[in-house]
Amino acid sequence: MVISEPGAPTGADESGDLVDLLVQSAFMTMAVLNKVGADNDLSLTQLRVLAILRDRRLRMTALANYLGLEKSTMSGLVDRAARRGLLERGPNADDGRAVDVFLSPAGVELADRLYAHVGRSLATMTSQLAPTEQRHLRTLLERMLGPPRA
Amino acid sequence: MVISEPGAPTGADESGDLVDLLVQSAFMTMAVLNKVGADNDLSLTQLRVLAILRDRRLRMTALANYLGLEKSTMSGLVDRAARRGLLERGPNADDGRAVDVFLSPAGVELADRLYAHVGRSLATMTSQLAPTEQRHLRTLLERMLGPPRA
DNA sequence: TAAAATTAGTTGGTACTACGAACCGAGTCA
DNA sequence: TGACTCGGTTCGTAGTACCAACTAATTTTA
Repeated sequence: MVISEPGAPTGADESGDLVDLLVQSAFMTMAVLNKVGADNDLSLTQLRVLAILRDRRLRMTALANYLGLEKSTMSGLVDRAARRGLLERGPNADDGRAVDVFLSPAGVELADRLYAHVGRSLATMTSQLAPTEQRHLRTLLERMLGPPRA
Repeated sequence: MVISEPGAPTGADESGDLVDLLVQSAFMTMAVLNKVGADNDLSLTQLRVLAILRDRRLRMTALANYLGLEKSTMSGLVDRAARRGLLERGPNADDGRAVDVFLSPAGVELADRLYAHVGRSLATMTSQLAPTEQRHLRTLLERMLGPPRA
């Protein structure tokens, strides 16, 4: 079920239940991110671009890989963001073909604001849990997401 | 940080950390759903439509509300899915203006297949955890997502 | 080292997502 | 009945994302 969020008596599955909850929390999280983006006239993807470049300078292809998108898609994405003065293109020191992308001062400022905004918005979800539970959840998510570590 | 997934030394935040993990798991989950959709020539939204209609017959507006989209967006979405024979429009018994949407047999068949597919794909994430931990995570997510319940 | 192959990005074309505004037809209410 | 509201569709626009074709720079290789 799910992928649908509300209603629908979620029965008492066994293993499928966790998957459902995962999907549900993903949609809820994405809805929040989407909202934050929309409030600032940014698509989810553009939000991600800003987040990724917050502490990095990357070439187009690297950025596309992070996002799992085609380079041609990146061109347009970067075009539009650059037109808005959020980021800039620059030459890459090592490779004459490559194009580096990095945030403009305005972009940095916005990215910081967004980051805080997202934190506050998602806190309404996490604050449903007691501090102990939060720590617990963190541990479990860490384990689930980061097996390559070690 | 995050919204960026890999790399980036995730420091040792306190409260922000959980938010980051939540976002990270959301992106990972969405990537899986996206992939499943793409494998079947469906956008994420279309996937959701199928999932929602799996056990329901809804009018356009209700469907739009579930998805958080405009009615005009729904029209196009339903058009395309109907053109592919996945769902059908029908009259609503109670209101002559309303249009009901429901899955065609082919749609039901596909939806079932997708559901199983999603389950299998996401199991690679959840299986990182021991059964006890999975149960634990389920409990925590339930609490985080469903406070309105009682 | 010159030609061939590869790689980085851009451009152009297409399909889809999503929105808002304008628009009909079916209900409601006065 | 006439005014109003509600449910959907249509239209126009902007953005996302893909693939294929293309240019320029780099690397291979012969």
